[in-house]
Amino acid sequence: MNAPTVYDVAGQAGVSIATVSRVYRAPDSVRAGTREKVLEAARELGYVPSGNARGLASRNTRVLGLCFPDYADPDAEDPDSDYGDDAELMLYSDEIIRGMERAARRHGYALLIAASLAEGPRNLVADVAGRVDGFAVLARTVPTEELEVISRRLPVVMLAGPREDAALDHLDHVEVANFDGELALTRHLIADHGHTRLAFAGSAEDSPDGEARFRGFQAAHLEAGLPVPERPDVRTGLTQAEGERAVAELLDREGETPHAVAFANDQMAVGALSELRRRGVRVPEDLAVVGFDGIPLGRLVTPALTTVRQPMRRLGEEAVELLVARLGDRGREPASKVLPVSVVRRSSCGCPARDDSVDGSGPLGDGPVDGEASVTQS
Amino acid sequence: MNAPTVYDVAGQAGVSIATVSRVYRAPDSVRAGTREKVLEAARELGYVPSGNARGLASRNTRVLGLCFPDYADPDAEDPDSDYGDDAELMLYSDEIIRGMERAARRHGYALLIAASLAEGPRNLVADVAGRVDGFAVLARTVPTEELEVISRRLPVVMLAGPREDAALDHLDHVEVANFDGELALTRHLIADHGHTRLAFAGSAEDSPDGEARFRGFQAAHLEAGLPVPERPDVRTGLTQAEGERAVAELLDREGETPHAVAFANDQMAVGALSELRRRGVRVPEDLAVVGFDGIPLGRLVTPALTTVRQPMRRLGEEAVELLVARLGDRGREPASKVLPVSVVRRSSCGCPARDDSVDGSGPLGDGPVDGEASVTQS
DNA sequence: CGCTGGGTTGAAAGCGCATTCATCGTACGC
DNA sequence: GCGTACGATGAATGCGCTTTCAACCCAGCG
Repeated sequence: MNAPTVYDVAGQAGVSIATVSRVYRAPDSVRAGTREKVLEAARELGYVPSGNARGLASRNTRVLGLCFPDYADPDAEDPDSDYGDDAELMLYSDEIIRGMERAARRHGYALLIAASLAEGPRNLVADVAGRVDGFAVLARTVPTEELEVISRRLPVVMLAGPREDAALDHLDHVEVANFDGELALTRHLIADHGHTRLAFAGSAEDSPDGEARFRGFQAAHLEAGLPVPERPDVRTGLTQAEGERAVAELLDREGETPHAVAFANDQMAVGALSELRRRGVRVPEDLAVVGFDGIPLGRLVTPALTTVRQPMRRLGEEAVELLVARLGDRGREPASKVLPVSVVRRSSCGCPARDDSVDGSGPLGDGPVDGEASVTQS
Repeated sequence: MNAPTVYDVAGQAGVSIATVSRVYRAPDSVRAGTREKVLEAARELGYVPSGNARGLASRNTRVLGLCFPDYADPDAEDPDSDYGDDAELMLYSDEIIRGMERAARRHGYALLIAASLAEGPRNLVADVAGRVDGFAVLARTVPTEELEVISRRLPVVMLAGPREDAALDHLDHVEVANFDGELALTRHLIADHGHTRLAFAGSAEDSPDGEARFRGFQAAHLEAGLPVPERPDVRTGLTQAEGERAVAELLDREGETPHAVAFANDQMAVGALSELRRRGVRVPEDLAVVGFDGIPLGRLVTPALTTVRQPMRRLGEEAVELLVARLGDRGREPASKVLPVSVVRRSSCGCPARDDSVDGSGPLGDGPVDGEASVTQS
């Protein structure tokens, strides 16, 4: 009653288990007649090769992994929430998953995914690590120390995190041009809209992405001859709720209020939009708002959010390429890819609103071309 | 230079491999002092337990799988396409993946995903099947015959496909209330908007979902005392491009043109919207259009698409529950869950347009509550 | 007609871990 | 103080498959 094994098939077909194995691993090395006998027996018995056994014997799994934090906004989990529908909008990690799955499949690998809650990642990662030939990790999903140990044994590529940690600089990295993207975005705010009093709503200091974006923000000031801010004007979490909080704090603060706010990501910016609306602050007239990420939700809100679009799917694809390359040559130099981003000008920064409706060419007026400027890391 | 194994750790810690194993599988059965020694050695060596070996020895993988077709609209793959951005919108399978991942994690499983192209699914499924303890399959992703063989050896749940195939009726199923959803939707068209000349744009006959929806369409006619259509007025593929084709065929056909068209899914309906716009046909004045699925894109188009929303994430969650349940009791009766759907009234059917902009409560006016009616399979 | 070599197939040795079963102490009970 | 039972640990076996290495078969050649 147990699942049939090579032995069963071999017995049934009147051959040795080696031959059964060959039928699956190297069909051409088995005579056609024999092969048919084996295949027939396998079909009859309902034989499915054990991935575990195969993996054990051949010392590889043909599976790639992805560990990502469970980013879901808790709000979005609540079906009664106003944000209910946002959950349907594709988030960061979904895109990466898609990209990795495609690329992995192309290379003959399957994809194992595991989101990690704040709680017990220790177990999670080791678990994943033990099952795959290599895997990608979204930055800060896994404690450095643990990654260090694991990466000694199998290829790991870090996603969306700069090579900051010395202990991890032997890892391959894929990231987007955070610095240049925010630089271009801020430059747009300054040069095209004439803003001089800008604020930056950042995330925790240990968010490499956020920090890089802030540096781009600084650089734009430097470039324009404006006083360079030393640090983000406010720091909060990366959710919509936190974005509301951030903008509230900014506005309630005494002193001059800014004329434009750059948020560390789109979710925060979207949250801020709600809060601003609630307060009667007009966007972009009273305050310009920009985000970063290019989540679909950004186009649905009013005003539509100006942002920087990241090629998230490509992030996943590149991760797989790096993994495969390293699997092929363990000794190669650590690689680091920086993917180009593009500024998406919509109305929240003061750019003219564009028609988001059906037109002659497609259902969406917001084509990928106009209003964008591609930017590559220098 | 090979990855360290239990033997290495055991040697380093001065214990037997059995003890090392116990430290990981049943920590409490090892004295605290010993445990620490082992853990220390493991850390030092960079030991990561081999999932393959563990799986082989314990006869289970703690991994659940998901096989789905690669639904992506080929158009969406073309970065120059007008649909470029649609790719960012969450598609059917992404939601299922999310749902399954969550539920699987809750039960201590990882998730292995594999999309299958039209080409070599044979290999794919066997590959997945050999690596997991059980898996879910989107209907029609895998040939019946193959599924039949595999499902004899491990739990398989069929997603979004009715239990039509006798060879597969021992499988657990999860589906949505296609019939009742389309019934409610069509009823809305007839009763609330007074339509009497409706058309149905269906998909291939072997699409169980599409057929069930059509039967709901028929039922609404029957209920209203209208002549019951024998078959869909047109059948095409499920993509946007095919939707354009379908509506074109419908309009070019001689005889009376319908006043409302129900499409088998949202993607087709969205495509139709483009074609109608191109032809100068006003929606909903000249022709009402409704879809099915509730994809986010449906809300972005103009006019916003009236549709039936499926709880796709729950589909994934329920699949895992069923899998886990069967893993716990192989002998249980085949279960079949039907998830409720809800009609989402937007403007493409003639319902008043609703404000999709920021309001006091959230960035989206299209809350999950108003304009919907929940429907459960009878 | 014996020999050689290529093409097939079989025997056997692991792969790294879980899991009995046996062993060894040792705390306890009488 | 001795037997007992229980807790902790080790030895050994096997999970199902891949992979040499060797054996074998037969065609072709000298």
